[in-house]
Amino acid sequence: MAQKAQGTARPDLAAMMVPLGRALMAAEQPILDAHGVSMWAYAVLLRLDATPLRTQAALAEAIGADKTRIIAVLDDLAARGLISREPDPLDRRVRLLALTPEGRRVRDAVQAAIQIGEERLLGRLPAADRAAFLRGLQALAALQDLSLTGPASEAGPGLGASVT
Amino acid sequence: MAQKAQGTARPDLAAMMVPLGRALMAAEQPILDAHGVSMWAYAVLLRLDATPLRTQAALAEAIGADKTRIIAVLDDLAARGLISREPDPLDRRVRLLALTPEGRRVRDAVQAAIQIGEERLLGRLPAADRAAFLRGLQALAALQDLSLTGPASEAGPGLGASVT
DNA sequence: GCTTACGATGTGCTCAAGCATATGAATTGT
DNA sequence: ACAATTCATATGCTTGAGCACATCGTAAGC
Repeated sequence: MAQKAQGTARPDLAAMMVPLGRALMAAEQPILDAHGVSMWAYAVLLRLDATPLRTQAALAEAIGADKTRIIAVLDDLAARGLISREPDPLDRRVRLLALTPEGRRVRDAVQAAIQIGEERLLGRLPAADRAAFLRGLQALAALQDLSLTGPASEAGPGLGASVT
Repeated sequence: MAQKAQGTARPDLAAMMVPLGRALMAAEQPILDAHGVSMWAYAVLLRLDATPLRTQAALAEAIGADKTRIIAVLDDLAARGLISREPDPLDRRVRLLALTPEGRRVRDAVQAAIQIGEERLLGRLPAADRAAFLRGLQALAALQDLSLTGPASEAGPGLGASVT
């Protein structure tokens, strides 16, 4: 049970994941700075790249941001032409959000720079582990319900070997 | 450099790692609450379990906490008999920090509960990927230098930021 | 037309974290 | 003995995040 004599001796996942995530984010900061985008702005660009969104509240929730604090970010991105934010003609309360070509260019540049660095980091892993590590990380990141105590969470899409 | 047009399209590591770490931490919270230890207190128990420490400042740095904010945590842990904090007879300025048997018991209980939950999470990964995922995670977490902009290339301050 | 509901936006409050400083006790070097 | 240093501790400042509420424009139902 509580004995850690067996093969289960390892740090808690969160104990490894959180500092690592923090360090990765800190490592990204210079790259983001160089392109003049904040972390939140980058999150917006990433999210809008995947699918245009119809409301800002939805965007805020999608990237885990506060809907009131995201406004300044959108103001800035729109002012710089990286995103478009036009009122929906069908419902002029909502702002249709989409990435502009310029925005996509910036997103691509930032992400390329980041991933080049990340590839170098990943290169320090054994080649055999590397792909599996990425698959595992993507699978866990895709999970919605990470409850450690409740009933076994049900499977969503993206588990198993389906991550290509 | 040309694009990696292959199947390397994946989210940034930090974009997966940070929310996942947050979710894991949130998932741990009920377990910690059930045992009456805060996240920082648990971090202290984990750290002291590995090696007793001679100064509180060293402990704070080891777990990435503020040395001034850790004091209340230590006060509480000591008051509950989970750690010992006696003045060093050789240098009465420093407090020798160590886990008590009781503290180890709590640590074991908490960690066991957490890891049982984590095992269930990890069980959702393909068995083949699982061990590799853990190896990779541990390897990356052990890295000191996660600079994305220029670790291999010597010198050149450039964008390299020191992460404390 | 009027009332109610909803989205975007602004504002203020609270909390936790990070940082700097000040103080007291104790050690070390001179 | 005295000065400088070190550790633990307390306190205050600042920032960013999260949250609640108020306002305004717009839409929909009555």
